[in-house]
Amino acid sequence: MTDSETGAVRAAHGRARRGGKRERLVEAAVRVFHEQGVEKTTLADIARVADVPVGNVYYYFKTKDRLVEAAVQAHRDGLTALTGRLEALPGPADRLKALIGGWVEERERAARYGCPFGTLATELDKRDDGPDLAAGEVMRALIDWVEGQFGELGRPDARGLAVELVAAYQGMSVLTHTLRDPAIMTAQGERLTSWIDGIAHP
Amino acid sequence: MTDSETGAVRAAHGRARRGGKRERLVEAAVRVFHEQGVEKTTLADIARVADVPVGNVYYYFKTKDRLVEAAVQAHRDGLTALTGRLEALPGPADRLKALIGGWVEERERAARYGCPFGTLATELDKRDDGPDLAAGEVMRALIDWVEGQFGELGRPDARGLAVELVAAYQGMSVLTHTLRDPAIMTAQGERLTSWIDGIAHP
DNA sequence: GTCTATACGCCGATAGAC
DNA sequence: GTCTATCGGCGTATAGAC
Repeated sequence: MTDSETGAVRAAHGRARRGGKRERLVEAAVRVFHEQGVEKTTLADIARVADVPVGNVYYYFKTKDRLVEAAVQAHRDGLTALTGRLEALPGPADRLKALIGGWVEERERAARYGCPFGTLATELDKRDDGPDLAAGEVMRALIDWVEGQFGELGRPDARGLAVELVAAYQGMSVLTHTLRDPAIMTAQGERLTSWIDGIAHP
Repeated sequence: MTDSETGAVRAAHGRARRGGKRERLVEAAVRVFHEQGVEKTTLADIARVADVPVGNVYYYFKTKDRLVEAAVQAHRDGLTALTGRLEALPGPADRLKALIGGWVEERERAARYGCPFGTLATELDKRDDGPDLAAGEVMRALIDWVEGQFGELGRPDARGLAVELVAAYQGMSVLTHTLRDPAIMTAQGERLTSWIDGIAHP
């Protein structure tokens, strides 16, 4: 971990409090990477949004790559938090429909910038691949969780259905983004919700 | 048009033959943009692949943006050529299944670099948007053509089905790429083929 | 720990010889 | 039309004062 430790872990270690510049930098990185893409984003952009002097960034992250890793880790943490909240819902079908509902709610941002994680993963996969596997692992974690829900619904083909659902989300995000039309997200979201209903109540 | 004229049009005008450096530059741009992404790609990269001296690039394209436009136009031309070939097939269902089959055939490259056009469109949408609408228009042209096929199949919801099919392709490309697993493309391609069969022979 | 000033390299673009 | 040499700007990263 080192640079990509979560805030919780570092707080437990008792260092780097005071304003939480590190946290602000990571939040800014996630946001600006989403809006501008990784390659177009300069460290100055991130520093400005985080309200941290440019040169000071290097105290927290030795290179731009470390900031990218931290951003990926933040997405991983966000996914864990999301699925944690969804687990509180009574049944797997409701959880999946809530997941889809959350995607649709973000349709305006999706129309502007695409899926926050999908666009990042796509871009990182074209970098001088090092530990970009991390992006793949986050995507895999999402599919794994969805697979678990389909499994609870008693479907033996849970993996295939999970890939189908996540792919549908990524695909409708790409079209929503490329055509700049949030209505695509709404329409396809409704289709997926009906599809879940059809699987849950056959 | 100007810089983004097609080869055919320029040939009719009778200029820029001799080795077709312009064509080589566009081909190289399409390929390198796909493999590295637009932002990471330098004009030197493209010139090297096209076997053209770096400085000479500017005789054919005044700026890097013009090369990007030409690459988008090349995708547009490729799409026209593809649908033209598919039109030769007897029925709309066969045409759609051939379209899907072509996507699956490219699964190895998709696992490495993603969908050649989807990744480009996603990246361009985050640029200082100018005439990036062009990317959206190519995507729209694909959906339009697919819609026409579903229309021939007598489906009143042809548009929605077309969006669903293209989104499915974009989504399975993202997952295939991010997880670096061409098998996803194969499995989802078979699912889509069965889906077309179900629509064509209800 | 925090911040400023600056080194260094790379890339897009231009000037101009041939 | 073709190519070389080079400029100017920007972005990453570092040195070092406070």
